[in-house]
Amino acid sequence: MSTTEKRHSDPERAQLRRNQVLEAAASCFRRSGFHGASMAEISKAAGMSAGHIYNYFDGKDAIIAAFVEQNVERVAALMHDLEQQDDPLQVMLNEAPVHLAENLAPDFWALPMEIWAEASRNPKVAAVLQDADRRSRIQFRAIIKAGRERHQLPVDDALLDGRIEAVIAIFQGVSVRALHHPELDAAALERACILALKALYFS
Amino acid sequence: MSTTEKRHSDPERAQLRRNQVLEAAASCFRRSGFHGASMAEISKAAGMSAGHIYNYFDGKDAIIAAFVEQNVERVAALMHDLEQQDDPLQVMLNEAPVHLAENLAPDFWALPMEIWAEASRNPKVAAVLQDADRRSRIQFRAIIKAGRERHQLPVDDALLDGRIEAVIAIFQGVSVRALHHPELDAAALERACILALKALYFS
Amino acid sequence: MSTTEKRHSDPERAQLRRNQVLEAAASCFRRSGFHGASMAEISKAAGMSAGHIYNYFDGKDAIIAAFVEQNVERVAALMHDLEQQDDPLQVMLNEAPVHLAENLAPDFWALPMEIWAEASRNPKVAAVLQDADRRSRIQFRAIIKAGRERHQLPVDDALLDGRIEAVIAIFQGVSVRALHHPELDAAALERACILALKALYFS
Amino acid sequence: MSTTEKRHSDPERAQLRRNQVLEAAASCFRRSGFHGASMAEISKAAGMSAGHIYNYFDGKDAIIAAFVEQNVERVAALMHDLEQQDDPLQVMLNEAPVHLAENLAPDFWALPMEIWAEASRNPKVAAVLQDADRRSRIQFRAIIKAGRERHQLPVDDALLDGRIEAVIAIFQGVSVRALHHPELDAAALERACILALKALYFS
DNA sequence: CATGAATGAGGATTCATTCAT
DNA sequence: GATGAATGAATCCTCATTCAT
Repeated sequence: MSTTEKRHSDPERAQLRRNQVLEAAASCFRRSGFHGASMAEISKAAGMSAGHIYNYFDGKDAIIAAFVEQNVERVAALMHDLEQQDDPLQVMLNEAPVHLAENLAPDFWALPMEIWAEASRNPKVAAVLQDADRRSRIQFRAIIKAGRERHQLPVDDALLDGRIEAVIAIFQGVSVRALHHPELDAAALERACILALKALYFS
Repeated sequence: MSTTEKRHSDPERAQLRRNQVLEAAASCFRRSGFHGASMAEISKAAGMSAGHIYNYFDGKDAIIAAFVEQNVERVAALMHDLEQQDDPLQVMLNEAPVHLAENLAPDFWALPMEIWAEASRNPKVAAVLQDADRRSRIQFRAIIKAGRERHQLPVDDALLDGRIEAVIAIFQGVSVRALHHPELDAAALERACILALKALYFS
Repeated sequence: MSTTEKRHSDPERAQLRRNQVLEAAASCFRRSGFHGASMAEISKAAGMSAGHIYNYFDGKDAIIAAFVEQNVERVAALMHDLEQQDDPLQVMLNEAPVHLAENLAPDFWALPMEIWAEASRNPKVAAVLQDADRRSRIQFRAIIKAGRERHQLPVDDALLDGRIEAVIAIFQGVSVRALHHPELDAAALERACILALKALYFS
Repeated sequence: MSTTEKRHSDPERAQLRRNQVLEAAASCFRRSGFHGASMAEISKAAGMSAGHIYNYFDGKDAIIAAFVEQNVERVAALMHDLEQQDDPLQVMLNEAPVHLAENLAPDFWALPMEIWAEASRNPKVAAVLQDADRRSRIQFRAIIKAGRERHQLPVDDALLDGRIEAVIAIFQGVSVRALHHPELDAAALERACILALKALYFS
């Protein structure tokens, strides 16, 4: 599951193709799952021969790895924005509703859920996932730390680690809730989560 | 997900055999996932020929479905215990560390994760899961309500619903964390979660 | 390339099936080569589904390994006969024409040649081949030694090893000659070989 | 095995390119075999795009054929040197150790072995091989004949033919031995072979 | 001349399922 | 009831070959 990308004479076009495949694969995986979606299905959705996909990805596993990587970049961008903020904790609290809503949308979590299941039994996928998570945590940690220092709150290591894990658990857990309870009262959940987040950020 | 069972001359023995298969399937599914586990693997674990399994189940899908059904009912049963407590909120808080530790163990979440992924794409499995969740929520709701009344805290419907979802989200989210970060500081996470749970239970 | 055979409830039938596959594979390999022959081709020739072959062999490599093993057994049987002889060197010389004629027949060497080429680049096949050869050499060595002792000829280790290799080289080389020169004068070659073998056995 | 070459505006440059490909193919074939070597591998080794190779060769088979042709001609050329010697038999005996050592080296026989296997199933390759062998035999025959006349030994046709075949069989067989027994005692084998060669040359 | 993106047929292998015994 | 031999469709992946540029 190396993330080394193959050499192409026209890297721009290649990146386009890669995205074409990723987009197609995303929809196939969402619909049929990682194992249920065949390369043929994906290739048809991507408008490209099955064999050609292997010019862009080492195999099916590499596609899922690319998803994880894509996600880590999305998160990194979010984090980067937060780093610029004056009072990041407050900003995070303000933006929580948006992210909670996001995490409630099936289109948002169907793919991650598939990846989680795969990671729970495929060590390669687990490794990619864990590495990505590690990188995100590092960024998140810096933000939380800065935010808490600004509010003169304690920032010892274990405390920070615990808060980080709990905060992420809430967001990831919310997706699991959406799966189990599609009609849940999003507004009520939001209020409850903000209560919990407040406790985690500011105490 | 029809629960119509095949006719057998000795229904008792048949039920025994079915359970034998489901138990074997559990260990296989944990190890290899729903799709990674082959009928051959399951049949060997069940001490029964592959062909014979088809006398008890319509096919692999039927095994998965029956398995999920069995599993979620087990979870619902566990919840029932809490109803007996005097100050359930405090008990839940006291017992949180135990449950958190449980949710952190790979053996604990490997199967649920598999089920979640399956549910996210198999409507029948989703239905079973959601129905079981609904029943659990009802029980949980009564417990929380009683607990909060005992502490003279507000118990309006939306508030309760939000708290319930958030609490469960934390526990389920913790399992997701364990997958992403196997070496996480469990003690620190515990402290953070209890902070959040306190906020959710008692405010 | 383990030679462990899979468990079957009826080992006799299983052995029959294995031979059925080996026979079919032999003709396919001879005709199309190891890589040219597809499992589909072999399965059709064996009168058996492609998938079923995998109940008897671990894969294509295992089939070739089985050939080598088969050959080693054939050779072992020959050796065993020789061991019973009073003057094995003379018997070997007397029987040389028969074996030379054998080694000249395309049907005899087409498969070995295929195996040699495969071994020259596939370490697993090479290992099987070398192991089989080692076992045959051990038997052959004992025979030559006994034979030479009977004629009061020296039997130091290096000498024996050299003679053994040279003798086998002649027989295997004869097959290579048949490939390069199908119309060669077999009788003349026979006389020349016997001259050489005499020198190797009796001096 | 048509030797019709494609029309090129600059035939000289074209021939250069063809050789470039053949040279690259040599190393690939040695490493991976005729069928194991992919056009991609060859094209990379040749420093030329895969597609471009098709401007010089009709396909992979044509490369194999051209390669074999080139190779056997090289062998025939080597033989030419011997014709110049005064007492060729003695020279051959003196030089035998060198040639035996050569024939023992994997790098030496890997390609011939590949060619042999290909010839054993590809009639076109067999034809090239046999034709080259015929030419070599004619040269070799003249050498042996002259040598034997010099030593006043009989030179009747069948005798010569038999000796020639047996001698070559030994050398080619030695390569086969190296494949089967990589750790063989080369010195011991050498002594034995010389014994046999002596018998074949001088009696 | 030269490229390499793109194809698509064909490869080995796996596995849910059936059925004769 | 119970077996496991047998099937064959489906899967992922490779690779010779073509062709637009």
